[in-house]
Formats: sequence, structure tokens, C-alpha cells
Amino acid sequence: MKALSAADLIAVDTETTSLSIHDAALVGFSFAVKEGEGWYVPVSHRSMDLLSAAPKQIAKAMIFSALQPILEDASKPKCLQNAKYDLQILRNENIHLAGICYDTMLMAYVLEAGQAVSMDKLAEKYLHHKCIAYEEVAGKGAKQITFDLIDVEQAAVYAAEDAEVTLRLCLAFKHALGDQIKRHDEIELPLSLVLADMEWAGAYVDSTQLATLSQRFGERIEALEMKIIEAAGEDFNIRSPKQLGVLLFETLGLEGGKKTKSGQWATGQDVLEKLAEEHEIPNLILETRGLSKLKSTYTDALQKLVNIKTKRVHTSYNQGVTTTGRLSSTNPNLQNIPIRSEEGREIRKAFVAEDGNVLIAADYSQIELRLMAHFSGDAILKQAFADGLDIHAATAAAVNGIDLREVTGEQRRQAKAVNFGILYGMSAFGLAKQLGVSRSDAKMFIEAYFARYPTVQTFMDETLEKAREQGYVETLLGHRVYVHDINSSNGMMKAYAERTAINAPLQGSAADIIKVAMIALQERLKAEVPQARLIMQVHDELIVECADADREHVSTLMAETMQSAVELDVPLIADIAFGTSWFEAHEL
DNA sequence: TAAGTCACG
DNA sequence: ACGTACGTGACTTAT
Repeated sequence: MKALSAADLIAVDTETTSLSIHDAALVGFSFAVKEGEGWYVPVSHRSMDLLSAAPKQIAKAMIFSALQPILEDASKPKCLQNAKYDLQILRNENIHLAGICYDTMLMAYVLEAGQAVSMDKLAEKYLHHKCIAYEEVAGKGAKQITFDLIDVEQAAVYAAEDAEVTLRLCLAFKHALGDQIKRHDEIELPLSLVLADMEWAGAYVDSTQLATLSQRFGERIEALEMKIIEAAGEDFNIRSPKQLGVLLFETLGLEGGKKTKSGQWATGQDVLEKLAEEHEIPNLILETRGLSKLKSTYTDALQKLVNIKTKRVHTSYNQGVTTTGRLSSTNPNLQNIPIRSEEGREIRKAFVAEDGNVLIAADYSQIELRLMAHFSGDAILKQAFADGLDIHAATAAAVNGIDLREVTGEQRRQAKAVNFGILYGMSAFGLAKQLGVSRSDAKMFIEAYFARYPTVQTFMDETLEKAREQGYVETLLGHRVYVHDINSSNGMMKAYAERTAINAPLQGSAADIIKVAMIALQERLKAEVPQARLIMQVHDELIVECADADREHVSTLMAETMQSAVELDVPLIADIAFGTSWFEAHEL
């Protein structure tokens, strides 16, 4: 206690029984305040042998009364690896961790997005230190034991090392980051606290609805499978791409087969769609695959992830994996819940607000194209956004040299594909494939586009030039995306790096903007509508659950914070919708 | 654990 | 001749 009180920076780590926050029990704390030393405080270790007593530990109440004042003291600076996790573990214990100043995972991410950010990887790379592997103390696979069953002596060495390594990493990164520490301090770390609240709150899910859908999908899959086997004339595993390829291209002898890298027959969607003219099986397979996907990945899996205590699904947002600065979501992935197909969209009906509440969804309108207008400074593009035009129709009008009112549906569709292509650093090949036109036609579209938007071309050229010089490109708020292969002698790799260099500043700046908006929104919600809860983020969309009565207030708050997150040369617009379910809270 | 497939922005 | 639009995560099969 004396050492902790006197320290000017405390590395903190917790040991628990589960990675899933609401199921995890605290097992022990570890601390480090200077290099080469670490402590472990066992809290709730048990004995492997049910009959023998638990190992000797200080009473939990005594530990808490000593540690809580320090952990909750905002003036005592702390560093952690992935603070978002420990924060929630401690919240479970009614300890409200304060004074979080550094998160080594986020520091590593700011330093170089895309590098592995696990503590052991960072220790190897930056400290040349090999950490004790979790498996070494807990075992692995089916025989793995929970941390509370690990022998205290052994646990102490493992846990104390974690805190000590965190401290050393923190010092190393502080030095390495220089000015870049700002992104950690002002964006990533504050955001991680918002994400912790979102994960903690979870999304309420109607399991009954999911069960009904599962059953419905299951029946249809069974019927389809029987039909397929009958049409094939022999039994085979419909879910095996390998067996399916052999059946289609060898047994049935269908034409137009392609092989994958590994020499297996390709049976992807595009292949099967082409094959549909030749035989009835491909379409049946596509339908089965679609339904199986919905059932196994969504309706079945989501039910299993509903927490028994909270009746909600608590995703985990990963803040350290993407190169562009986006978040990702796991267990479950709430960022890829179906919407494009009608039957898939049904799944969103299971994401509901609790009684007396409503879901409000706000999504940025065309944020990446707006960023393109901003970065390129293109006058026509900027004017189109300033006038609040339908941007795809406006592009169609400009490229075809016609009036906005004369644009046909087909022209708009093509212009939309070109607009997306622009964001992805398109090639004629990619656009042709997307539009189903010849490569030369695609090339003409692209040329027509750049003839009307020469500054977009200039912006792209300058971006590539910068990438070649610095080896990285940058987003609006300074997130760096390294493009190592930009000067590669391998044409393919170089082309890929070039597309990344074009896309990353746009995708990444959009990610910057929504991060700033989330931090601002959370602050205002806390102050003005404390019961309202931000519960999901899907790259350009935020979802809040609030009381019916607060609907108007929260909607306004969301629009205001999202639209004013940064100032661009074009208006930043968020569209708002609400409903009892996520399905309803979407403008259709 | 890798490959194939497919869900999202 | 090859392989080709950016970024993710989950599930299934096969090894």
C-alpha cells in the first residue's frame, strides 16, 4: 500500500475466470510501480481438490477496503493493457476504476495500426522479453482450468509479470509515440471508456423471435436438401464445397468450372449464379447456403450468446485490429447483422428496446464520398453536397452531361457503382465485374468520371505520391496507415497497396469522425439523459436505447453531436430513425 | 489451422 | 498469363 500510494504511475492488471465480462469473477489483482518488480494479490483462489480448504488469502473485504480508494482515485495515474476489460471486471465488483491514463494496447495501435497488440507479442517486439504463456499455467484445450484454480505461487509469477511488462511497455511507447500520443489521449483512450459502457449495457434480444426464425429456416433447409440430393441422383454433403465441386463439374459434367488457388473447384456465389442456366442444382445450393448462413451465424448463434443474467448480448468491440482505424465486433459480431436480403433483415426484428424504451439509429449519410469532396476540394462535388442532392444521381448527370431530371435508373445505378469504385481505388476490371459490363465500357465510365472530376484524380495522385514518400497515408485526424508495398517490384502487391492508399484515408477518416462523435455523444447523454444508453456502433451508424419520453431529445442530441464532430468543407449529415426494433429503426 | 464461403459498412 | 475494388468476423469442412 505504501508503494502504491507513493507511485507516480501504477500498472494494474486483473486475473479472472472468464473473458466474457458478465460471467467473469475476479480472482486477483496485480500491480507494478517500477521496472523489475511486480506484486500479485490473490483474492478468490480455490483449491483443485474440493475437499481441501481454499489457499490462504487475505479477506476480500480487507483487500477491497485497502485498494478501492487507490483504484478509484483519479489523481493516481494508472496504465493497463486493454483497460476496457479490467474496467468492467472491476465494475462488476463495484469498484469504479479512475485515473486510467495509458492503455498499452491502444498506444501500440496508435503507433502502428495492424501490428499484433497482444501483450506477449508487444513484449517480444519492444522489450525482447518472452512472457509466460497463459497455457503454461492454465493448460490448454479441454484440460484448461480457470485462473482461480491455479496454484497461488504460480499465478503470482504469471500475473505479476503482466503488470510489470505493462509498465515497461507503457514507458517505451510514451517515448516512441512523441506527438502521436495525442491520438491515444484524446481519441482512443476516451473512446475505450465509451465502448466499455456500450459492452456493459449490451443489446436486448428477443430470443423467442430468434427461435421462431431458426425453426422456419431449418424446415426450409431440410426440404431444399432433399430436393438437391434427389436432383443430384446421389447422396453427398451439400455443405462441402469440395464434394459439391466434384458433383457439379465431374459427376454432372457442367461447363464453366474454375479452380481456386488450392486447385479445388470453386463453388462461390458468382460461379453458381452463372451455372444456374445449365442445371437446377446451383440455385438450390445458393438458396440453402443463404438460409444456413442465417441460421448458423445469426439465429442459432445469437440465442447462445444472450447472457442469462442480463438477457442481452454483450459484444466485444476490438479497438486494435483494423488498419484503417475502424472498430470490429466479436462474440457476437454486431456489425454484420443482415439487412440486404428481405429474409435476413427479419433478424433485426429480434433486436428490440426493453419495455417503455425505443431504439434510435443515426447513420452518417455518404460520409466517405463527402470526405472525398472535402479532401479533393472538387467544386462540383462540394456543390452537390451543399445543395443536398442525391449524390449518385448528381454524378450520373455530371458524367453523362445531362440534367439531373433526365437521369435514368440505369444511369444512377452505374454512377453509384463508379462512386463506390472511387472509394476503393477502382480498376476497370473491378468496375466491369460489379456492373456486368465489358472492361472497355468500364474504362470509358472511369475516364468520363475523371474528365468531370479532375480534382479527384489530382487528389488520388497526390495521395499516392505521399504514400510513396512517407510509406504511410494519414486520415483527417492523423491516424497513420502504413502501405509497405507501395514501392514493391511485384505489380500485384504494388497495385493492392495503391488501392489501400486511396481507400484508407477515406474509410479511416470516417472512423475518426464517428469516434469523436461517440465521445461527445456519451458525454452529453450522461449530462442530459443519463438513462439513455449508447449500445451499438456499425461503422457509420450509432444506436441508442432510451425511454420513449426521451426520444425527441436524444434524436436531437445524436444529430447534433454527429454532425458537428468535425468541420468539413461539406455538410456532415446524420439520418435519424427510431422504432421498437432495429428493423423498424431503419429508413426504408 | 487453413481454406472456402458469405454476412456487414 | 496472372489476378485484380477497400475493411472486417463467423461458420463449415477438411486436414
